[in-house]
Amino acid sequence: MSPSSRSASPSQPRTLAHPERDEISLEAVLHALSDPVRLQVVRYLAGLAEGEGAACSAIELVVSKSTGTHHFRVLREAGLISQVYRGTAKLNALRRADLDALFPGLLDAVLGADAARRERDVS
Amino acid sequence: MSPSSRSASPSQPRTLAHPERDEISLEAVLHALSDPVRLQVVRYLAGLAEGEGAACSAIELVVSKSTGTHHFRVLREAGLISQVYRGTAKLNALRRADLDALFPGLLDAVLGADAARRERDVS
DNA sequence: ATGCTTATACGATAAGCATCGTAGTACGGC
DNA sequence: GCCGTACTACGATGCTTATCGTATAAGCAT
Repeated sequence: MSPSSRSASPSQPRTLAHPERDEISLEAVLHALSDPVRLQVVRYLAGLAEGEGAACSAIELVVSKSTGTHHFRVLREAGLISQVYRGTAKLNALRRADLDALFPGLLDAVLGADAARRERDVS
Repeated sequence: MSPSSRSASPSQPRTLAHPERDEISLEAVLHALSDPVRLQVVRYLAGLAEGEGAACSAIELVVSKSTGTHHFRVLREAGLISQVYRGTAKLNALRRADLDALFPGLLDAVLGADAARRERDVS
C-alpha cells in the first residue's frame, strides 16, 4: 500500500490523519498519558506558546528514534497532539483547545500534578 | 494443603497491601483509569458517600468474576481505591483524599468529562 | 546530482495485559 | 459439622504494546 492514508487525492503530499474533536475518547487520552515518555512530550509541548510547535528532534527522549516516532504517533492518534509537516521537520503541537473543551481541567490537573511531583522529588 | 498458611503474623489475618500516599504515581493512576471497566468502578465508587464502601459484587461488570478481581487489584495497587475485608465481603472505597491531595482536580476532571460524554451520547 | 538532516516504514522480539475457567480459601449461618 | 456466599490464586491464551535496528523517503543546501 502507499505510505500512509492518502486515499484519493494525489495532490496532498504529506498529511497525517488526526481524530476529530468528538472522536477523541477519554480512555485513549488517559492511556496515552500513562507512559512516561509520552508524558514528557506533552509536558514539553505544554510549555510552548499557544499555537507554536516543536520538531520531534527538539525533545530529547531516552528512547531510540523509531520508538520516539511510535510514541508521537500514539499521541496523535489519541488526539493529544497535532502533527504537521514543514520542510524536513514535523511540527508537533498540543491540541489544548480540543482537550480543554472535551475534558475541562484534565490537562491542567495532569500537568500540575506532574510539576508538583517534580518539585517534591528534587527536595 | 495446609489450612493455615499464616505463620508469621497471627494478629492481622487478612489485610491487603496498599501503597502509601507518596508512593502513588501519576502514570500508574492514569493507566488504571484508562480501562473502561476500571473507569466504571471508579465512577460507581465516586457516587457513594464519603467513607462508604461497596462490595465487589455490588457493581455489575460485563466481565467474569476473576477478571473483575483483577481490575480491583489493579485499582488498589495503583492507589485509587482501598480494600478492606469485612466478613466474607470486601469493601472498596475511593481514596479521594489521597488523590485530591496528590493530583488536585484530576479525579473531578476525569469524572466530569466522563459524565459529560455520557450525556452527549444519549442525545 | 550528492550528501545531510529528519522522520517513517518494516520486521522482529519480548514483555505486558485483559480475559477466561477451574479450583480453592475464608467467613457466616444452619 | 456442612453448605452457601464472596472473593482469590493459578495457569492458559491471545492480543496489544514498547522496544530496537535497518532500510527508505522527503526535503534542503551545496
